[in-house]
Amino acid sequence: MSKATKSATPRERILETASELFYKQGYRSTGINEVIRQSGVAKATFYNHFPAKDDLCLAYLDGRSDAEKNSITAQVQSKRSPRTKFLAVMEAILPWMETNDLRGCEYLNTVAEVPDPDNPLRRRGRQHYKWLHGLIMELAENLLKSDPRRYKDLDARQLADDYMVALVGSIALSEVYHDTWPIKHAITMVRHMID
Amino acid sequence: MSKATKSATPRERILETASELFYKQGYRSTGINEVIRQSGVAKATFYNHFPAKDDLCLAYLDGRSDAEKNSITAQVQSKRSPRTKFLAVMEAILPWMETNDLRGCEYLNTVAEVPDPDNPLRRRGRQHYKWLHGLIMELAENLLKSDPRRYKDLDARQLADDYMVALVGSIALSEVYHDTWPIKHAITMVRHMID
DNA sequence: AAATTCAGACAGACCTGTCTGTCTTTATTA
DNA sequence: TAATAAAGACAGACAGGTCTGTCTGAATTT
Repeated sequence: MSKATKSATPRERILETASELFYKQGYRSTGINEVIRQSGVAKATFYNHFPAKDDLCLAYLDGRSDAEKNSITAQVQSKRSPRTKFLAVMEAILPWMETNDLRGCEYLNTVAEVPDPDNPLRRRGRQHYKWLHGLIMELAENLLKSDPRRYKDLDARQLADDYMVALVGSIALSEVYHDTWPIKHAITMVRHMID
Repeated sequence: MSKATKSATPRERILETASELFYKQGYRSTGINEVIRQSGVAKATFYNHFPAKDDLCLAYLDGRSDAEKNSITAQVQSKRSPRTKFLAVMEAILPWMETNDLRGCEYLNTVAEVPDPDNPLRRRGRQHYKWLHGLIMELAENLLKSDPRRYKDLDARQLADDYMVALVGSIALSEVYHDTWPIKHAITMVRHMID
């Protein structure tokens, strides 16, 4: 038992430990025994809460998805104008990536480890990205509506797609280079799209 | 033994089989025994050529890197104008991705399976991307030089960085969505950057 | 004759998941 | 409040399989 506090319920301790290990080391590289040892839980207890390792991974992905949704929506809501709201998503990536040791996106990483596109683990990734895409689309529409004359040459859907590509590209590249320049670059890219 | 022809040398058969399996299934998901069985080679022979599994993976990455470099440079050279040369790289991604069953980039996938950024396997990814970045930079410079007046507002470095982010983003997103729209979109994006 | 390849047994570690039996906590009832 | 019942958590052995890598000795190629 290392980090997960004794006070939390066993399930919480398992999930917290696994989330950290899966994210840092990868899913397949992390064994159940390691999760059990570090979370200070009995094996039977573990299998009582998670029938199989994949279920734990699903819970991990869902947990991170929820956390990120909350974090991003909070970031967006904290801004006033449609323009700053629009930029907020991309800007939130930089500190997020830095606190995550440039380990990239958990969904992109999981996709690489799970070849079958129909695997539930991969479906979660698609779901999450579709949510994000939807949010950006919404923010783009609001932005264009806020000043139709100025943005008359822009298309919300096009803009949102550009945004997504830049966002994901910068995350993946930052992981490859192990450097934040792609994200910083993508921020100016997105700003450039609308200015 | 399935695909790799009997005529090729054992080393070639091993490498060919492994390249396919590593790419399709992932590195960690593919066992040495599977490679040996499918390439029709004795275990001792395998370890005679590759002292460890990681060495095989390095050879796999190097092989694919060389093949891609050749393919991309050929694509670029087949074009006439600086503009079409510049666009050629991005355009080459679409058929490449389609023939690869939308399994994405081998380097991005390997990065996800290898947490340590200093691992040689990850260094290869950086190397390959740096080469690609350099090529695009060169093509961008040639493009800008070809018509300085028209492109006076563009910066080659900025352009190349944009290009890279769009390229990698579209590859990663295509794998996630298991759909080619992000690549098609990125092609128009890149075209938009210079038109 | 020398080098390579063959087939496959083997070692030792690690993997997921099951099972047993004890202990602790919580809920229910007298 | 006190006794009891039920549920969950505990430690860890164990099964059955897979993993990488080593080794032997015979067959084949050069």
